[in-house]
Amino acid sequence: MKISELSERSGVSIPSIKFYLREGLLSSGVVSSANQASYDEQHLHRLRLIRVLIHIGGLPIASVRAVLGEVDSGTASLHNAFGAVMHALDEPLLSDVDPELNGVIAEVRGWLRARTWKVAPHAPSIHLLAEAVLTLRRFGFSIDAAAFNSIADQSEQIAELEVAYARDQPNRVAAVETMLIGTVVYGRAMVEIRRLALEAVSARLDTRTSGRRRLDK
Amino acid sequence: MKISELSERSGVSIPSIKFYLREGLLSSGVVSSANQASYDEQHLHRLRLIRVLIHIGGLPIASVRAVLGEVDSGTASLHNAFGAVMHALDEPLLSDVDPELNGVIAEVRGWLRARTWKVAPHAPSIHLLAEAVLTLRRFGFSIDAAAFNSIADQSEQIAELEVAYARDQPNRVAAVETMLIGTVVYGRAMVEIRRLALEAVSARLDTRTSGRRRLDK
DNA sequence: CGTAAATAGATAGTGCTACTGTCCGTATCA
DNA sequence: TGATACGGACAGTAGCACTATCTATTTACG
Repeated sequence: MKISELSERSGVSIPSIKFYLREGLLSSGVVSSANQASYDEQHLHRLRLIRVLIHIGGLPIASVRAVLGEVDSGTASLHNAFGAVMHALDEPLLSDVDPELNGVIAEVRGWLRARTWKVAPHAPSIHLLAEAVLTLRRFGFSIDAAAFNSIADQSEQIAELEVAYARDQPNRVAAVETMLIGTVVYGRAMVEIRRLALEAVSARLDTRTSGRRRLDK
Repeated sequence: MKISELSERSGVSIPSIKFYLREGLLSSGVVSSANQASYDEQHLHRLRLIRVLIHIGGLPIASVRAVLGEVDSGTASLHNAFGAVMHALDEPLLSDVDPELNGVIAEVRGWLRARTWKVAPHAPSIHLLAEAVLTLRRFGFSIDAAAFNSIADQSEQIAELEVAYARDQPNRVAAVETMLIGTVVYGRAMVEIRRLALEAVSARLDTRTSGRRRLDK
């Protein structure tokens, strides 16, 4: 397959493909002569994956490179690969030295310990979750272990299905890729379902209480 | 309060505050003379809100402006305001004319009808959810109504608490703001909890099966 | 065979976004 | 009274994800 066919079948423009090649996100095809290289189904698959990570996952090029590097590297344990991929997904933390944040981070670690959830001690999610909790509190929401646990229970159930599904893939690369797509795209789907739920519930409560209790201006 | 104090208390640099003033995200203070204006607690609050929307919510300036416009406008029903705010949250859809997507959109609408979830017919979330489902299917995931429903049940429970909490706020602006922060920040917290769950579950399954069944290379 | 089109590879340029820096003339405070 | 801060205008910057152009081949086709 030549680059023009790769472009057509993937829907990605040739200049963009060249860009991804240059950036090291996509490996070059088999060169047959000075200006000929042929690409195969794997390149097409990889190209689709790149697009998902960038456009649905919203990842910057550098993160995509890091994530794909982890997919391709032969990390010893599958779990380590999952962890590496998930940590590579996050934008680098800005390390604001908000003193209040450290307290919340400690609190989050405490929650994790209480649930016997083992995660890497410096997982970006710990930091990001603490930031979200701190922000919510500053806006008057009361967030405690109970609020955390109900979401965590639900997430755990879904995660179990997802991880099991990923681990059942025929090979390591497929397993890591499945986990990656699951994290990014399934996560996106959940966010949208949640929004639809908010809208639907809001509509239901609105008709149920209209004329009885009005908060409008 | 002068701009320097506003800057210190909010942690936002003076040039950035000026930028937000220019962009119409923040209303100017009460001008007392040609080069003096004073800001109050409301400005501080609004500034914090802007920062959350941009940095935690990842919204572009234009969306922040649209969302804040909805917060301030006296839309008749609280539910309509919620809906407007939630639709303003989304990035504009790129309208690729993928013919397969239309089928999935119809499918999503069918799911919503079956659940008796009433949402605006052109809610961006419908489109975005359909896109995510299509992507997942293209990568070999089988997504059906059952997968949809278990997440939807959970989301509905949380949404009910959130909407009730928002509606209990003392006034309309506070209610809409609460809904907004909840959607953005609470949503972010959920995403992070989900990631931690994936990592924890992956770790647990790894130690449980290591030496017995190995997927590594 | 000859010529138009496609290719790899290199480099430069674009458009967008969220700021950031600089300047000005004026006003406040020590 | 003089350093500092202010509001306002406007230009500049940094980062990102491409996109365009050029060159020197090489291939497909009539």
